[in-house]
This record gives sequence, C-alpha cells and structure tokens, in this order.
Amino acid sequence: MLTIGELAGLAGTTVRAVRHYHRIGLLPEPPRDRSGYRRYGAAALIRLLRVRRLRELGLALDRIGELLDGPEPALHEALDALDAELAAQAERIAAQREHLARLRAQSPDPDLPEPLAAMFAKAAADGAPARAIAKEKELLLLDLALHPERTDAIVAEYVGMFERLVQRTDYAELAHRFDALADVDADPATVDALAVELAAVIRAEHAAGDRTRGAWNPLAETLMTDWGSTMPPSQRRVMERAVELVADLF
Amino acid sequence: MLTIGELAGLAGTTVRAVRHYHRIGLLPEPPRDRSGYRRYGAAALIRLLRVRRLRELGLALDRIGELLDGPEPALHEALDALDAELAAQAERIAAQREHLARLRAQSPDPDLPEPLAAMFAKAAADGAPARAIAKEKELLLLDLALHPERTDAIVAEYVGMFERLVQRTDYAELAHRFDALADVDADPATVDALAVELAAVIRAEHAAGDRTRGAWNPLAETLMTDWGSTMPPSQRRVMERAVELVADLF
DNA sequence: CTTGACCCTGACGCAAGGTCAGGGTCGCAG
DNA sequence: CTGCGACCCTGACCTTGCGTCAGGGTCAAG
Repeated sequence: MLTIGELAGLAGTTVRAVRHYHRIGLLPEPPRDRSGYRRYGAAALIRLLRVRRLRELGLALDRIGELLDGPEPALHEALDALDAELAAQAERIAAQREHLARLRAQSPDPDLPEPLAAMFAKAAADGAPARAIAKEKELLLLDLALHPERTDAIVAEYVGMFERLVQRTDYAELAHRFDALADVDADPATVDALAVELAAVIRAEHAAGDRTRGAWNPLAETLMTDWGSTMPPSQRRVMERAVELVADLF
Repeated sequence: MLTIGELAGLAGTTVRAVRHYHRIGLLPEPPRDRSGYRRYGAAALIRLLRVRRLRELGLALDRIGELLDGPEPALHEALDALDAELAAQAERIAAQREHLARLRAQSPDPDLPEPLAAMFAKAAADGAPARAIAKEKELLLLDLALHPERTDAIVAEYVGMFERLVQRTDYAELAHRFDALADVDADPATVDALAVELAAVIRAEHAAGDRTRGAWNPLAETLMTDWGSTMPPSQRRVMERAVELVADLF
C-alpha cells in the first residue's frame, strides 16, 4: 500500500495538500500501519485524482466535496456556474487592462478624468513647474472627493478655468514665480506684487464666473482650510493677501 | 477635522480598510482627539485617495506603499508589470474556459484524453452498463497515474483494445452479464461460463498483442491488486477463474 | 550506529480586509 | 438629566489553499 508521499506523487500534488484534504474531509482518513503512517489503496488514489482534476479546472474545494458525493448532473451545473464565473473574471480583467492602457497612453498620472489629464499634460508641456501641478492635482482630488455627485460639473469648471487662464495670462510664468516662493522667505514687496497679480486673476475669473459651487459643506470647509495650511509660509502669505484684496467679491 | 468614518466615506472605502492601512504602515497614524478618536486632515485624504486608486487598478498594498514613497518612474514600471500579470491571468482563464468548453461539448466525464472520452461515449451509446464503464475509467485513471510518461502509449493501447473488442464480440452484452454479477452471489456454473468467455477475449487480445507494458513497478503491482480486491465477490471469482484459464500465456 | 529520507502532529503565515465582542463617546431628543 | 442611536476604540478570529517551519518518530541502507 502507498505512503502519503507516493500517493501525492502519483496524483501530481503534494503531501501537504493531501493532509489538507483529510482535514477538511474531502478525502477519508485511510488506515494506519503499525507505526502510525497513513496507508492508501487504489480507491484513495482514484478519489484524489478526481479531486485534483476538478481543482485544476478551478473549482473550490468545498464544491468539489459536494460534487464527488452528490449526483452526477450537479457536476454539469457546477461547470456551468464555474464557466460563468470565469467569464465574469475575464471581463473584469479586460476592463482593468483597458483602463491601464488608457492611463498609460495619456497621462503621466493615473486615473484623473480624461479632460483633466489632458489639461495637466498641457500645463506641463507649457512649462508649469511640476510641484505646482502636483498641488493643483491635490486640490482637484479633494474637490472631487468632497462632491462625488458633481464630478462632471467640477471637471467642466476646472477645464473652463484653465482655458481662460491660458488666454488671459502667461500662467506658466506666474506659476513659476509662485512656486519659487516655496523655498524662500520672501520679502513683503515680492509677496504683495504677486498677490496683486493673483487678485486680478481671481477677479477676472469671478467676472467670467460659472461657479455653481453647490452645497456648502462643513467638511469641505475644514478640509480646504487644512489643505491651505500645508502651504509653505511665503506662499500662504501671498494667498492671504490676495484674498484680502478680493474680499469685496464675496 | 475628519473622523475615520468620514474619511473612509470620502475615499469610497470602509473604516476597517483604513485601520488596516494604518496597521501595515501604508497610511501614517493621524493625531487623536481628547477622546482617543483619530482625526484626519486633507493630506491624509489625499494619500488615501491615491491608495484607493492604485488598489482599484489591482496593485497589491505593499507595492502601493513602495510606489507612493518612491520615485515616479517606478509607478510606470509597476503598471507595466501589472499589465503583464493581468495578461497572464487572462490567458490562464481563457485556457481554462476552453478546456471547460471542450469537456462539456464532448464527454460526460471531465478531462480524459479525447480519444478515450469518445471511446467511453461510444460504449455508453452501445448500451454498456454505466457501472462497468465507471470501473473501466477507474482502471484507466490508475494506469495513467502510474505511468505518466507513457500517456500516449496507454491511450493508444486502450483505444486499440476497444476497437478490436467491438469487432470481435458483442462486448456490450458481455459487459452486461458481468455487471449483473455485482448484485448477486452467482453459482459456479455461471461463473465458469463467463470466465471461459473472458479467457477467450484475453487470449485473442494477447494474440493481437501490442503490449509494451513497460517498466514493471512495485507500486503498480500493489495498486492493481488492491483495486481488484474492491470488486464484488462474484465478479472477482470470475476474474480469478479467467486468469487461471490463461495462465499459460504469461 | 549513523545518516538521509520519509512520516507524524501542531501551529503560524499569506492578502485584504470582514465580522464579531466588549466597551467608550458624541450629539440630539424628550 | 437621561436615553438612544450612531459613531469610535482595541483585540481577536475568519476566509482560501495550502507552504513552511518546529520538534520528534520511523525506515532502509551503509
């Protein structure tokens, strides 16, 4: 009679797997010899071979148990179900790959809605500093997360804003000057000059205004404030000054 | 500042998942308020959103950790690797489904080599009893498992044997009479008559003989003996008697 | 007698969280 | 002030299909 190692070898599996099948009741425990070793006969091998075949088709072990002990037609149903499941998996994988392909074809960053990906790509091409773009993305992500039902509106808003910005100013240069403040402790004159320019931009945006900013939200408030507080000090001073300069608009 | 539930909601995930990310170090533990609740800021939400996006693309959490902390080009490599992995999975699934399709189109039994599946299907169509066919399949499975390197030879051998059998005798009728013995305690005359017929078949097979039975094997010996011992008594008596009758051949 | 190749049981680990259990906290309504 | 429901905390066990020790016994050969 066979030892467990021989049995496993003949069935193309491992000793550990066989013991596992015993533990979960998929294979009956065979008799032991006088030293406590399991000893297997032909019937055990046949059952193990069946288990392995079904396993290799991708069936779960508990189902295999039902099938081997149950009636034959159940097997066909199970295979149907398995096929359906595999089809679903295949579809999911195809969708993921498509997603991946689009990402890599388009954008340096995964998974922003397409118009925005294009927008950021253009900004980068125009020479806007990477750090500023990253910050802008963060803001956008927050906005999208805070208003999941308004995704399309938000996207349209950002894109519109960006396009107007492109026409109106040398935004890349402005962004560079603002970005440079991150590394220095700027003097008040510099801060003020930049704040004036930013205020002008904000004013123009406000005039063009399609802000449908929607539901005011305490979460949004605190989060945006918190996000602002992560800006480097010089930049924050510029923003605060700019906000003062346009306070009359709100 | 956000509670963990708000954070999870905004990121489209669950509280439990966020805590999991803390435990594995994927998200830093945020400060606690005076009652011990975690309180999150914008930076945490941004990081969590990134994690979720990559997760939804199918990346593993430990890789996400490396990517978020590592340099950007690593991300593109990772996406390449992920795509390759998904492609491999898709291929595996396609192969499995094809396998399944063939099985269901052809055979009442999963995964015998094709000529054999056809052979058994014909035997069933010819009216051979299901029980006998099942037993024959068992024998075949054992044979294949015992000599994995000779699969093709064994298949050819069985098919050849079957075809000769079809031409030579009314094998279905013979099988029926043999099968019927499983349920009764047959008298010696019946046993002897059947044994004589079987011996004739064996003799004819031996004459036609293309047995290249290959490496004799102690495992094979004991297994086949053990398998024989599972036959019902009357059938076993027939087999033993038949073997006596052809003893001179071996 | 030793050595190497087996065998035994029992327990932990894996991926990514789900699901209690047991207990504290917040905010609002009565 | 007191409930109540909704939320938060930690800790621990569950899932799949085994792999991988850890610690110890057994067998066959040299």
